Amino acid sequence: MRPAAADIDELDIRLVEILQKDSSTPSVKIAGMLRVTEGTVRNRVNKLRRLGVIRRFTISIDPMAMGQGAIAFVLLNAAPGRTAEVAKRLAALDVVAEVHETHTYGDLLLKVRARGPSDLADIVASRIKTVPGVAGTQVITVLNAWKDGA
Amino acid sequence: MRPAAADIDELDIRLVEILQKDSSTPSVKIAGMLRVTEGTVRNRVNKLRRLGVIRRFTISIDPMAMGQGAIAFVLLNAAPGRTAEVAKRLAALDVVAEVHETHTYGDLLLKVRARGPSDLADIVASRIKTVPGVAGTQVITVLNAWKDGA
DNA sequence: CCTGAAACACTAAAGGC
DNA sequence: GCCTTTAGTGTTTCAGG
Repeated sequence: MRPAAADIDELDIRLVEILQKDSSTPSVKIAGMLRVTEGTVRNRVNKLRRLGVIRRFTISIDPMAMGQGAIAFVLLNAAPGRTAEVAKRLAALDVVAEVHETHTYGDLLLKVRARGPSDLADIVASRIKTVPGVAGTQVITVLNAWKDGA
Repeated sequence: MRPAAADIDELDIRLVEILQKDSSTPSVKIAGMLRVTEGTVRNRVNKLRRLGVIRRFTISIDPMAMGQGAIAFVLLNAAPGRTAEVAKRLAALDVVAEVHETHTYGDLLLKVRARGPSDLADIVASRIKTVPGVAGTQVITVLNAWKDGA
């Protein structure tokens, strides 16, 4: 059930934008903004949830405050033919926020979150490099996050 | 008003975890899980919002379904002494999801979202390279996102 | 912490494109 | 036929005691 872009119209997009800004906005208020009734808003939200466009209602937190202040990106090489296997295992780690397959500098690009620089070094050494099929790593340490998708 | 990690206790952390999974969970239900009263839950939530630990209530969407299927990372060099200025201007662009300051490959690492590969090329050429102070760019195209913090 | 009032969410059923 | 609306019912939130 992959959601096609055709299934969502202009109203859905505006609805999603409102919910991204503040998902605690009451249905009635959203209804007023979009010039439809409250029932329509909730019907649409249910539809978007069914289609998987809206994955879940959540909160955006400050990583600093939660003791997750350090970020690093890891450029990683996998053993030939084992990229998918390695990607899946890395994705299962909670410290690994993102796993992207690429072909520019290595095979995978990871985003790693940790408490601090020393914690970060430990994670790379003992949890990432130890994954079977990992051939090599290059760490890009983040000094300052100007904009972050937390 | 930078929130110190000392201000949040075990209860806050569990509360945040519940809200990350589903922020539409009613206060009463959360109260039951945490063995506290409903008032306590809402007081805590308000406190965490005030401290900036909880930035906002939002939704997690499927980027594919919203016509944002393409991702690229851009390694960027800024003109000497202009890194902060460039970072701020890039952070203001809606297509730029993340801006990180680094010192490994260039000065900034960006995460860019777009509809497709051609759209991506256009964004880099006409919206990122044109920012004053940008000296050079290296684009890492993502072929497949195994895990993404959308 | 408890209570009551108001706002809000949800269900089912009818109407319009 | 599908989407939207409407009306009625139940739940949650929130202020004052």
